[in-house]
Amino acid sequence: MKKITILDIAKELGITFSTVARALNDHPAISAKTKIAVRETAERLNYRQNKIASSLRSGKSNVIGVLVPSLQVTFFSLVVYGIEQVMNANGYNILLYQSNEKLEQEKNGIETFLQSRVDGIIASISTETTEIAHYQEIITRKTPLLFFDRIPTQLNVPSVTIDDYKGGFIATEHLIKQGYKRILHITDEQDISIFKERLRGYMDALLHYNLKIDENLIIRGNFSLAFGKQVIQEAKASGLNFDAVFALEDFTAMGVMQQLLEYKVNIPEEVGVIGFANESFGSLVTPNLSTIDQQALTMGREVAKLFLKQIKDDSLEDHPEQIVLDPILIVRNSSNKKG
Amino acid sequence: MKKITILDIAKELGITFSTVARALNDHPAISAKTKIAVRETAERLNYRQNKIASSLRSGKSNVIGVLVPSLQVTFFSLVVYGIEQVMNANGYNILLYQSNEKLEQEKNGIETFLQSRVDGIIASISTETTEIAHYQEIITRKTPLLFFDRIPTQLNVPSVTIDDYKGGFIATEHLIKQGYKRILHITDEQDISIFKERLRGYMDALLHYNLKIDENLIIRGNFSLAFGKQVIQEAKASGLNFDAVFALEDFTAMGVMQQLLEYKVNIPEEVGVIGFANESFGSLVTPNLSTIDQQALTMGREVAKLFLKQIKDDSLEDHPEQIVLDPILIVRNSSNKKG
DNA sequence: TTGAAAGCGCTAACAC
DNA sequence: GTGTTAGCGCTTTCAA
Repeated sequence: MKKITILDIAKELGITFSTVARALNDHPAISAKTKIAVRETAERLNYRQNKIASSLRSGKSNVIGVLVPSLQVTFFSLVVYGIEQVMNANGYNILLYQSNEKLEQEKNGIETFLQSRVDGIIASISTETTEIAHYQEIITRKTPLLFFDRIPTQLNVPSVTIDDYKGGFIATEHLIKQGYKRILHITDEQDISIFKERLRGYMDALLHYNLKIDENLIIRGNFSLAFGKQVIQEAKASGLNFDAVFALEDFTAMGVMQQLLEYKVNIPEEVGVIGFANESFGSLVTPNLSTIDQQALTMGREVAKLFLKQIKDDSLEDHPEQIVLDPILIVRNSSNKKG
Repeated sequence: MKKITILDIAKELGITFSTVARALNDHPAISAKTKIAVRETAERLNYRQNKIASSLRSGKSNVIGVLVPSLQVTFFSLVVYGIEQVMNANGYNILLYQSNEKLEQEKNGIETFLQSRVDGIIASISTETTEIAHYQEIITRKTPLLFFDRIPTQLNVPSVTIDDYKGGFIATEHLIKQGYKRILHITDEQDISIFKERLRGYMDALLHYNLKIDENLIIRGNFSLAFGKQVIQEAKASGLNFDAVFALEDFTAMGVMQQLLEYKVNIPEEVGVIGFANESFGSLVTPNLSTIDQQALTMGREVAKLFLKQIKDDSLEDHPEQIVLDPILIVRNSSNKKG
């Protein structure tokens, strides 16, 4: 089957291919009659624009690169869901790349995006990412760049995040208001800004309510379910005194709950538990897990909208807008001592 | 900043741009010395290949379109995760499109893929999709097309699915072997092939183990958690006699469990429960939910591998390979009467 | 082993 | 309102 180009349509109608091109692009200078004839012929010949040729010539691909750590994480797949919906409705397509939390793959992704001449890049960095030269490169090439959730602190670019500090604060505040006094916090041992912020919120909430910060109650590790269990086991072994746990993630909180239940500790009467992320299982487990919602879907839509705003008005580039969404406290049974 | 092309590299070195192109593509006829010089210069000038130009000329984009109903559904995001991983490792990139279960958007997605001259399309159809003209068009244009999970029955193309019939059979068989005799099955009232298959598996398992099919035990509705609850409420109201439930989805099964627990019915002693899909919450709820795993990740990887196989050997196109994955029975507490 | 030259299908400046 | 023309940056055939 021969490939149909605008030249074929032009020959059919005895006009030139540039007229055809203009007609198809709804150029104002073309007569209605010609437009109709061209469209009818295009339809009949089963013509389909070649976006590659169009992109090469015009310098616009209408594709934006979206880089995420992993679609296995519900949060990221929801953000991508939101981004794709909005961008798609605005004539953009999504080139997807996963870093799998590897710096090397993240660099490859950026490289691919650059070679593919995407019209913009929306990214959330991997946990491994410390150097940011590959992002600097994007800026140098004047390709619009936005971050969401996990952002490199050294860069002054538009972003959408949630206020992790506030999330940490309201989670801790909630526990305090429920009457808990010795609140254990599990955080990540790596220097990841979102986790550091949650920790900072935790500490400020304690101070704000005149509780003192006890370094023994700050446990550094990772956010796996297994680590949550381990923390409780070790706390028991060492005789650590605590009456609530604020875990950096729901999975960690889940491990905490499982181990507490195994030790026949009553939740929330003896120990209160709150997680972070509002994973879908939280409302289904027993007891239900209190948590902080991160507004994944909103974040996806907002970052897409911010992108569209950015390219419409690039005078904004000197003052990159940094949207910070409010985390939402979700109180369920695991921390609801007062009922 | 001026854009660097192979012409710039050529000028730097006093050779022609076609030699540069060959050097960069590791053409065998180019001397090692030239290759090294070219690469060094490319690096120094910060050259980056323009994939758009390359695609236009070569007719290959190294992009494949992936069309899914919605990334909000964990199953699909896991499949995409698997596809992206494998394709990425093989030099392909993913153009992502969501149909949101709408036929119109599905058509738009296919149209975009065709215009973008993707090297292949991997799709899972929307629940609305009945006509398939838009897929016929892909085949006509000789663009490789593969389906996974939800496939149009009228088309003879490569696909990867799981055996839903077998899933229904082994779920039911498991309940029977645990000693349950009056097994209630919740299915969808719409004619969706995967659900019909699960129902067929359920019925055949009953027959195979000499239990008779009782139409009163087959409840038609939807797979929401709320419907699961409703079924148990109505069963109680009508005095329906049953000792196990096989629900078409985990969320439905969850509703069933919640309502049973509310009625103080012991799970699994009095009533056994099994779901379908292996949602992440299944292992975290109390009691743990038995289920059928759909191998989402494997499905993604397999469909990607099948795609690669297909394009390597297009003689296969006359006998499209249709891979059917085995569902996996996951026994947890909710159905484990015998321990 | 390298160079010359054509052209992929389109957009857009300029001409009439 | 439509035609002419020149590329976008690369791959690839043919020639030397």
